[in-house]
Amino acid sequence: MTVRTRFAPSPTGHLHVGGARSALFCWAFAKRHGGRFLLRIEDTDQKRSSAEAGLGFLADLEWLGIDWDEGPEHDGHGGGDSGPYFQSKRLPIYEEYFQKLIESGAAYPAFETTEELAEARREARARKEAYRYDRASLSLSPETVKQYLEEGRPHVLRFKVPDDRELVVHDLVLGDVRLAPGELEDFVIRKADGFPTYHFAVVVDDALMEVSHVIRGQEHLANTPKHVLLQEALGFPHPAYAHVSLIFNPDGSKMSKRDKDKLLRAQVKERGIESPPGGIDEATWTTWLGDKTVQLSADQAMVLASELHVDLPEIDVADFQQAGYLPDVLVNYLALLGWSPSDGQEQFDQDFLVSQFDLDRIVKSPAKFDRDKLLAFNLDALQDMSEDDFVERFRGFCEVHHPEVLAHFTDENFRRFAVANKERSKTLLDPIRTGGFFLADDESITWEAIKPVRKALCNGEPCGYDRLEAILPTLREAEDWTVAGLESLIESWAEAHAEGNLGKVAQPIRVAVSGGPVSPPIYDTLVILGKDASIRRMERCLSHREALCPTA
RNA sequence: GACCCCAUCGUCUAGUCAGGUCCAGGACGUCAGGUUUUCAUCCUGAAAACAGGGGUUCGAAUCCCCUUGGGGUCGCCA
Repeated sequence: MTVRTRFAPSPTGHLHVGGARSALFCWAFAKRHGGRFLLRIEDTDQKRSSAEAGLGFLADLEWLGIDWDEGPEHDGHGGGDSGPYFQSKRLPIYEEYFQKLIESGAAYPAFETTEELAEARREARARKEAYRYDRASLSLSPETVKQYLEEGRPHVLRFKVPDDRELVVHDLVLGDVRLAPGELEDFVIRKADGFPTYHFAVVVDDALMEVSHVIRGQEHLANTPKHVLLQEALGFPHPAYAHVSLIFNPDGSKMSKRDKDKLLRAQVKERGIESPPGGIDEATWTTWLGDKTVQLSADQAMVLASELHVDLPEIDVADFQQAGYLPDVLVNYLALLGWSPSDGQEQFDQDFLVSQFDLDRIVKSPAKFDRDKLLAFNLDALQDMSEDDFVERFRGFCEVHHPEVLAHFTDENFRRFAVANKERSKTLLDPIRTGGFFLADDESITWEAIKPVRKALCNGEPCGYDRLEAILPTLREAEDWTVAGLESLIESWAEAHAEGNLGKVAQPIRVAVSGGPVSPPIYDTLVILGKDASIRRMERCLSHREALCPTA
């Protein structure tokens, strides 16, 4: 049997890490078995599917290196003979199967309104009972039904669930899952607007697209008996099922896009901030603060986060991309969430994943997303790169996310900047985050009187300021402003004036030119900055001596 | 609330299906040392788990039951 798997997201913006992992497992499984991986867009909700919600996840999948053999056409991927791959374009197909079920008596029209059902559910809840549809419309006389239909009454189609037998789902990771007779209600398969519900569309499409293995999140487990029933009624074979557990935040809550807003809201309240930052208007701000279900746009959230100096939690694949993670590392880490290779290897590439992946090594229990471990993997991957590779990766990252960095440097200096930062970068964003002083104007550098700054500049006898003042003339006269030139210059100066203790000289210089205690190796830093800027910054720092080191 | 799923270090997991080689292994994190012109690395070492209770068995992390805890579903959302 040919293996065919599919990932079937609804078109709601970006790809979530949970979805990415499902897609990855489907992809790896198909590849492992020489099968095909398809992508299908589940856009049967007319209320939600909008053009601007978009197909952003196609780019996310592509970035991760998860390519699809069949599906929407995008950048050379997709196409295929089992299309269309958008469910909204398959309505006539579904209609054909609806008719089959109506004719066989397996489906029937139901005329209750949404409000009536909501009321019934409320009542059942008040009585502390589980609500199941009472089949009221099933007991309508044929004449009444006929009359209602002729009147054009709005109605849905419900599937008549056989209630005389136990339902079993054979799951490749969970084993057999059983459901007692009568637990399932007659669920809706066609909405009043004529669109199929998820349950119906998924069954028809999986069958028609000859999907052999359905690998998806465990939130679908409870739905699967419905699908099995539908397959039987329609005469379709059952695909093999594999339900993988969910991914959670470290605190055990479900990883959700709302987490970003949750964090921001908490920060805003904690600090008692009342007015919105630029980019967010007053009205948006007020409703957002007052309503927990309202989300800021990605841009607005970023503005606010940078205003508050907090890091937003990464939730979507795009967040990790922007935060400077490597796609191969994310894929590696995601694969490890719920799966592990038999030899225990933890860091691997996609070829290895494909060669090793199988469903029988998937774990049943849910996993918490550990950003520290991801970060450690990203660091390892970055450090393992050659300088050239790193420079190119970093350049690519800047092109997309930080063109201002590229614009600031000459090619030669960009390379120097990248290489100098490589060894302490955990992400591609780190050089930019910790190297802001490189990009800043000489006149805008400030020195905060924090402990490490004061230590470098004010403490000791002679103190850093004394040494800075002493070495400045030497630096002014330096002709060979290169790493080698500065190295011999500063080291011999340290030899002569600081008992050979390089730190006593380097750290004051570092603080002076960067404004803080952290920078790449000092010679690299000075060369990237250039002589003029370095000298100017040291002079300015010197002029702030009184403010930083008040003489008591 | 009903139904379903799950349960090994703080976290991800190996080991569970085929009970003994497991006083439980690895990784991330943590802690303690060391290297380093800062930070980050890097090196060495340490602490750290079979949720609880009953069985079955010569023997249980592994099999069974109960309890507890966590999660999912219960939509004309997917």
